[in-house]
Amino acid sequence: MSGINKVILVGHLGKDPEVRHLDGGVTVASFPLATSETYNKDGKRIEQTEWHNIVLWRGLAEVASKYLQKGKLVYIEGKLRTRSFEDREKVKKYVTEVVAENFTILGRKSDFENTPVTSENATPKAETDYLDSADTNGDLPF
Amino acid sequence: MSGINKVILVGHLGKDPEVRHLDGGVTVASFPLATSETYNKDGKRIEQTEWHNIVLWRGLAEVASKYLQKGKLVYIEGKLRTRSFEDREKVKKYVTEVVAENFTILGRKSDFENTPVTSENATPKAETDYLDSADTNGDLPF
Amino acid sequence: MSGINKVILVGHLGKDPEVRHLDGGVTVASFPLATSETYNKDGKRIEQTEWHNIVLWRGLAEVASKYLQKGKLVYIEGKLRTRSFEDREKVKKYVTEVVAENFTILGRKSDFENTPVTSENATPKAETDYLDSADTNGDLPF
Amino acid sequence: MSGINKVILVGHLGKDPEVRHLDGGVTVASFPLATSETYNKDGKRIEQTEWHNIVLWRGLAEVASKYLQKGKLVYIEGKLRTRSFEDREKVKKYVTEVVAENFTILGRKSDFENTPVTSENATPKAETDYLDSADTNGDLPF
DNA sequence: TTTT
DNA sequence: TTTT
Repeated sequence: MSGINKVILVGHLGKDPEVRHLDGGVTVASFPLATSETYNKDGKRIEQTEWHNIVLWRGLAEVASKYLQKGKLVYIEGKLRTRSFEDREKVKKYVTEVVAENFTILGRKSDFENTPVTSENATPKAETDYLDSADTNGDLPF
Repeated sequence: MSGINKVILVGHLGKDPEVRHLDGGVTVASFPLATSETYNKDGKRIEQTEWHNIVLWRGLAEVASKYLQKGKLVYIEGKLRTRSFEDREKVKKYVTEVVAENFTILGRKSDFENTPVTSENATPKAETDYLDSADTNGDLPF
Repeated sequence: MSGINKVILVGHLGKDPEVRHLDGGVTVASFPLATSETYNKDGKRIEQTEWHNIVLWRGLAEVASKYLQKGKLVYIEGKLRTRSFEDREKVKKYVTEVVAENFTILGRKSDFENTPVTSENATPKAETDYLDSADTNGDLPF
Repeated sequence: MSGINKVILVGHLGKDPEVRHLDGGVTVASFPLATSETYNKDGKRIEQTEWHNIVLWRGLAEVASKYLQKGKLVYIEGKLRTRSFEDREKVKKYVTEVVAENFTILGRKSDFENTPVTSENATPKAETDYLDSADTNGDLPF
């Protein structure tokens, strides 16, 4: 009972998010994310890249489709989920995805330039988690 | 711009949560949490304990006051916040606290026994984060 | 360049670790880990379990094979890695695994009882990370 | 027994690292790190910054003093530690610090330009954690 | 005291 | 398929 299933990634989008609208009006977005680590081996710099399938639902999917593009650097928090599906030849296959619960754009200023600050582009659902505590940090004498 | 401030703890409560109701009806709970690590030094087992000040707001505070008691093992996710206050001698002091955004009780089954499952003891706010994705894991062919 | 690929799990082992010794003397261990989350849906308690393939290398594999058994509750920290392999019919397949970098047994005291403290059962490699700072927390006046 | 005490931060250095060499030749480095979060309140963009005291020991301290400077964006992983000390008036005080166990520079290319890749500037101790698994990802048929 |  |  009661476990923890948490993934934390910082990496670059390999493609623009692909958005779908399911029956019932639910929005889903997905994109590949690359996390690379670099290390020295015998004095040579070696880079190793891992690719992750990121999936976002509903409000997060919509925010992602607006603000994330191929190449951008993002912090993503989510959980692992392995699903099965049938490929075109009706063979059962498995994929493991990271279902995002939260994300934050990192990186250069230019990455934020097309992110106008109006009351319309609502705070990403992820950020609203913070609102609760953010507006309540009064100075109580614990 | 845009940073990450995340704390992940697994430890035991040092005391029962202390609950307060602020003006305006906001609930705050707090308790000390011990995380200990054990390591071998010269063949001897050494245990080192660190104490953390945990603070919870609103709905989370209420769930905590119901289900958490001294001694229980919990997973807590939150963020660091340092605040200043004046002590009795009007000296300015600082405390660093972990503002919880999420928690899960770990440990023995008996720890859950007094946690009846009715529609009344609402899902902790933290857990509702999961609901979004949990009820939408249909089998879309990405 | 420079990414983060981190997984944090708390769950129960589905089986005893399976240990292999590769050519060259490298030890690898692996086991399935279940993380379950419980939430209320329409007043009913619903439990959803996710299974993860955990892989451990070298020293960590050896410590795991000694101290971890089916049913135990563990905290695992690691990274995601997707590899391809050929199944018996020579079909290329993919699996995503969590390569553990660290683990800690959680749970009941009885779970630790068969963990004698001698200088022989070396500190898990994971725990040695902590040693560095643990033995140097003198009281320097920063 | 057996807890988890983990901090994950992404933020900018407020100052260059300050390095000290203790008696016995141990190196310690420290610097303030700012993590800011931005959220909408009544249609206005509000930024809230939290400052953290980062401390690094030994090898990590040396790598930090070489590659980190005021203003850089870093990912830091570590643990919380609260210590007491006496201020100039002999009053006992407490500080909570993040003892880094790992860090990665994020951000612009220009941030890496003064990071020549030679066999001399050794892999940060943190990164060596990855080496173990990185050079062993052979294709075993689990 | 950082960054956008 | 990203980035440096």
